[in-house]
Amino acid sequence: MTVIFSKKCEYGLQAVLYLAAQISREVIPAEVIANKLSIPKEFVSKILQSLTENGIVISQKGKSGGFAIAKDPKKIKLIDIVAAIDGLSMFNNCVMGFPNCNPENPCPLHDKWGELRSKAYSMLTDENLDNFREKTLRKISNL
Amino acid sequence: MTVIFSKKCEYGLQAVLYLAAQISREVIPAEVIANKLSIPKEFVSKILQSLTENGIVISQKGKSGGFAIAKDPKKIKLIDIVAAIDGLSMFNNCVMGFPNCNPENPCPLHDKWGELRSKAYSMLTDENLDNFREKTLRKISNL
DNA sequence: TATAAATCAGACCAAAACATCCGGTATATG
DNA sequence: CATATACCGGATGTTTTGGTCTGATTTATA
Repeated sequence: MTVIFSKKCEYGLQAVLYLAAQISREVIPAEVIANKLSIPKEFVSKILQSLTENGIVISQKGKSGGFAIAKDPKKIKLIDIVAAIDGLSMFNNCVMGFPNCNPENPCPLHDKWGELRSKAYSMLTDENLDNFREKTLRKISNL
Repeated sequence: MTVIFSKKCEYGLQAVLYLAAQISREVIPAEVIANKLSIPKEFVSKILQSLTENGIVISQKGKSGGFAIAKDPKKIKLIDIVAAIDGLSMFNNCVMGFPNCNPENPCPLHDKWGELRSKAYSMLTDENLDNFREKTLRKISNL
């Protein structure tokens, strides 16, 4: 079972965080990213490819090509990556899978989960990728 | 993507909540439960079968057989069902999938997620199934 | 005691998630 | 301009999850 994000999304978050933490904006090949994060190269490559369509990363083809963050990390939030990969349905669906879970027709956990869910949302929206730079570098250097 | 629980677990939670909310302790056939909750009969049947092994529900075979809650709903918590079906790994794993995510080597979301996760845990442990009776009945009557 | 209605075990099937492979194309660099 | 190296698109393979089916067994009850 996944915690809350799919593996694809987890890898996407890791990879984008990694790219956003770089000092230089030079592209990095998928293979280097994959090795650094110990995740399958082909897979992370596909994920980053799809993120180019969302304007989160850019890619450069050909020799010494690779991926880089597309814009100022101050302007990207974790929720952007989650939205691009897993979508935002987890912020709308009932935690127990009941249909039509809403304030008029709540499941037994509706209120408590609603509160946690909105805090989870804040966790992904309150800070931008630049705010995570230090922590990302520290984590990555210990992988 | 799942919210946090697998479909199996979601259905298990719904079914057990339903059984625990009954006034009588008489067994209810899987088909009735499935119809009431609009979930596949064969599937919920399998899930309840597996929960008999954990002592959460009991089953009666043969004509007019079915499933019922195994013990006093005051003595069962939602976490028991989650633990029996999905396990508790989501309470130990990194939300972004980083390896060795711990206070010495935290991911960028470690602290925030840790807090949310422990609140999610409380949500599943603070109350027993009897506490959810009213809410369950109200929800189920509107399905 | 025959029958109908249920669980149970295990095989089976389908779909989604996870992951790899290949052939094409772009491009930096020698 | 040749070559090596990278992304890209699409097909393919694998594993896990979600769901169904069948046949055996159990058991209440007519």
